[in-house]
Amino acid sequence: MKEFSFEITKKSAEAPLARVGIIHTPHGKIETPAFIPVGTKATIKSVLPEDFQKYVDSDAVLANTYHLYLEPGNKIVKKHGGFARMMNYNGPTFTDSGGFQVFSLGAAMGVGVSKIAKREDLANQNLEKNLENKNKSFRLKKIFKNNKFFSIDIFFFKKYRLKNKIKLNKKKEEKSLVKISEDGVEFRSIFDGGKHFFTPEKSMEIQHDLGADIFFAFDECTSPFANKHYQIEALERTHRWAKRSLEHHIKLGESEATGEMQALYAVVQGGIYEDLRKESAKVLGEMNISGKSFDGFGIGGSFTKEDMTKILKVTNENLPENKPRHFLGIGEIEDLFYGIENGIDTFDCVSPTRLARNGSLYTKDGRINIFNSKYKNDFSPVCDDESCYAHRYTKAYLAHLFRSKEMIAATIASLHNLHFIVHLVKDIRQSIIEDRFFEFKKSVLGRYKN
RNA sequence: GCGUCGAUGGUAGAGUGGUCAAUUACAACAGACUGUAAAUCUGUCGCCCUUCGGGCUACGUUGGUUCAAAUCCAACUCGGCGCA
Repeated sequence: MKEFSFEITKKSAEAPLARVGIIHTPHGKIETPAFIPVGTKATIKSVLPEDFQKYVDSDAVLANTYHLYLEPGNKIVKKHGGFARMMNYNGPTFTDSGGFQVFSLGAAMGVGVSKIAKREDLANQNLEKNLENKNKSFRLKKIFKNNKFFSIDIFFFKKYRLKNKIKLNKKKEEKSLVKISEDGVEFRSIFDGGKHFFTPEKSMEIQHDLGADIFFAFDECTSPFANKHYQIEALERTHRWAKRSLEHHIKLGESEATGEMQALYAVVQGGIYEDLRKESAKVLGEMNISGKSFDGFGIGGSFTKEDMTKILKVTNENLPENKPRHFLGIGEIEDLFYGIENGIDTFDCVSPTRLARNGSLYTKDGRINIFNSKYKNDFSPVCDDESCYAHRYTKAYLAHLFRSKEMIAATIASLHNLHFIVHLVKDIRQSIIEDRFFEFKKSVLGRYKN
């Protein structure tokens, strides 16, 4: 039985941090850099595992701890022999720690901030939403209906309404579903509102039950708009949680679900602050409990596009070179280039599959929205690449499937987007091997608009 | 032929004197989506002017009542149903 290991087979002659390697796991190897598709609830949405293996040619899958814990429950997954077995997937697997949900169900709740934030949006967006809602509910209330003497002057009424709409009907703020404490995080279930408490130890136990080859220490993903004081506080907590995660992982030993030893990655945080990222990389890189250290590192957090590259650089310069680095939740075209250039080995991202389900498709010239009316009469193939499953269908057909809400629309689109991204990363890998990374980057990004 | 009910924006279908250019849903047209609360969400959706705002034309047709009509009245046209 093969154990986890990582070997670097080539260092880029062009970009100092970029490298090519192989991650060995009990369930096969991952040739890096690699894009890891996300199957949150032990399914890549809309895609059969067999089709995924046949048409996407991906080396691994990542599932989510929080979601599988709630549904169907980690014990059920464990009885299947781990989530990979359960979903009939026989390649290498990852599970996320649940740390991202601390952010997405907490600070990010109802604010419109995601992994990649836009500074200017935060302020404006809420105001606009508020105004709309207030206006709407005013109309619904019909508060002048019973006033007989009102009937005097519509013009006046309109003026009145416009003038006052801001003060009417306070928008209900969406409440955070999480509470963070030193010991862990209290989550309210997204399904039934029930309370659940996650600690680093609990996360380790759940992930041992889920049985992925690679899993992550429990962390706190912070909002990019949190101030530095909070970022420091959260970072130190994440470090303490990482230590507890490692300790508990050692104590638990091999996964009872699979009978195999899993690889634990720590998650580097620190927001947009280079000094914090550097510190985090060093602390976690050196963390050691009776001779055992982390097998690799995830880089987490939510940040603006501008901050991403510098964060990656400083982080990867300070992490142990001989261990794999995973960029959590990132995966747009240009981000993949920046990530790999700055030392990332693996990525996971929901973007290809979510975009696909919403009718957005990757092409070499940028994303297209298959719902646009021009595609009703476009008889060119969905994908030019003959190795892509979508090659055999016309855009007009796919447009029809989406418009008529046929389920297979999502399937074809997902297979296409996954194929596109997975193969792009494979091509980037090849470009490093052949020492033409920058040339390749320029040719792809020069053409790709978005 | 008589009686009766009905005719509303691309469709379905609210509204039955003044918050009506007209609720809502669907369709249409755009946009968003980065460790998945996402097969989701947002915007536009009569015409014209540069947004706020303003102007014009509109609820089968024509005429009327009224300060005010999709809404009340009359006739007509078309349609459903019932009776001959």
